[in-house]
Amino acid sequence: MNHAAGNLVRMALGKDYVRQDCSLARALEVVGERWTLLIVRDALYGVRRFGHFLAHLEIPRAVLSARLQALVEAGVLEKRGGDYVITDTGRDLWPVVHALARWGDRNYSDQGPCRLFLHIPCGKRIDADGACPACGRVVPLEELEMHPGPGLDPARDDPISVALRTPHRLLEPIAV
Amino acid sequence: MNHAAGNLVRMALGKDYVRQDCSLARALEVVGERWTLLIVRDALYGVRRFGHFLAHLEIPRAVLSARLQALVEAGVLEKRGGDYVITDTGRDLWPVVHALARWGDRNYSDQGPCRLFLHIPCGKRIDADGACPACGRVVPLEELEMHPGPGLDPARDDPISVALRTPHRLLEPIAV
DNA sequence: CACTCTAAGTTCAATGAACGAACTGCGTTG
DNA sequence: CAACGCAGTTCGTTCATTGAACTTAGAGTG
Repeated sequence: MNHAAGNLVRMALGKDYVRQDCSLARALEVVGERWTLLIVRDALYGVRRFGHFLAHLEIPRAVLSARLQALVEAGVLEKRGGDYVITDTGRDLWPVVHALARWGDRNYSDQGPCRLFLHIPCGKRIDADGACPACGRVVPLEELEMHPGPGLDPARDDPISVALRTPHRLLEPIAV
Repeated sequence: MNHAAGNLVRMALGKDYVRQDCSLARALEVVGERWTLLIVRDALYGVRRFGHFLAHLEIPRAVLSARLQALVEAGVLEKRGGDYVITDTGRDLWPVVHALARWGDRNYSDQGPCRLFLHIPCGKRIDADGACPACGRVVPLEELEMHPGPGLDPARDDPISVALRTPHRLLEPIAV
């Protein structure tokens, strides 16, 4: 156990979820609130600054502030100077984020996936399980490169959306 | 695309999430609200009746009613008589539920996992990726048997919690 | 048929969270 | 010092959640 979920004061869902005899409930205490998983996703994509999350997610400032604090307290993010950097615990959420996004693709997207993830050594798209079809194994986050997919909305022209459309490694801080 | 997320009227998160150029946002429109993923989890465990969800989750009736309706509209559940049965789209969420629960186990649980999932033919616990260490492949939901784990709270004695403590296959309707 | 019991679902007032706009604090730059 | 941009707080409004009470529908019984 890396971090004490019980220490999270003022967690919205805490009181009710704690009763649930399942680790899923504990996980949802941390990443189950509105906006939280989208923040984690952006952090995995390399977003690190308050203003960048703000611009890209169009989230109210107060809520973003609260969520970032909660994620730092939970050990998912770490504050380094003015940057919010994802921790190992946070990186561990990649399979969840990826699986959920692929589920969204499969079931609720006309246009196909919004983003493609390539295994850098092999150049192949990873499959729904996060495995590379060429080398057969589940690919670690660091070996993935993100490319824009057909479902991506080209109309979004804020600097962060543009930066996230240019292919780059996951976790790599985005070029402003 | 199986189901039109756009048809979901009165979805709480819809208006804001739709803008997000990511399939994750679309997925969260469906399963991102409070309680929703716990309902899906229970449905995967074999819970089917309104009153059973109610007793096991200790969720307000009004919220449960709203969530079940939304999940039916989204094609995650299907209403068969008085039962809410998980669909193929819903079963597809198993990797997400499992990955998130394992993440909760690893990072926020003292006692170890609450539930163990065994690959029935092999009898081995599946790993964090959902693969069986014996046969090496990712195990389909239907071949999994759920057993209570060390982290499970033995104090919960409502009929559903008791039924979910006796080993049984996933998706198999629980014995009341 | 009336009577009752139960499970499913709605309504409602009170509470709490999210929202967006305005404001504060602060370190830089001109 | 003034002006600026970024980070974060405050605040009134709006919206969702909550728990309790209530309604509806169906099944079983005398």
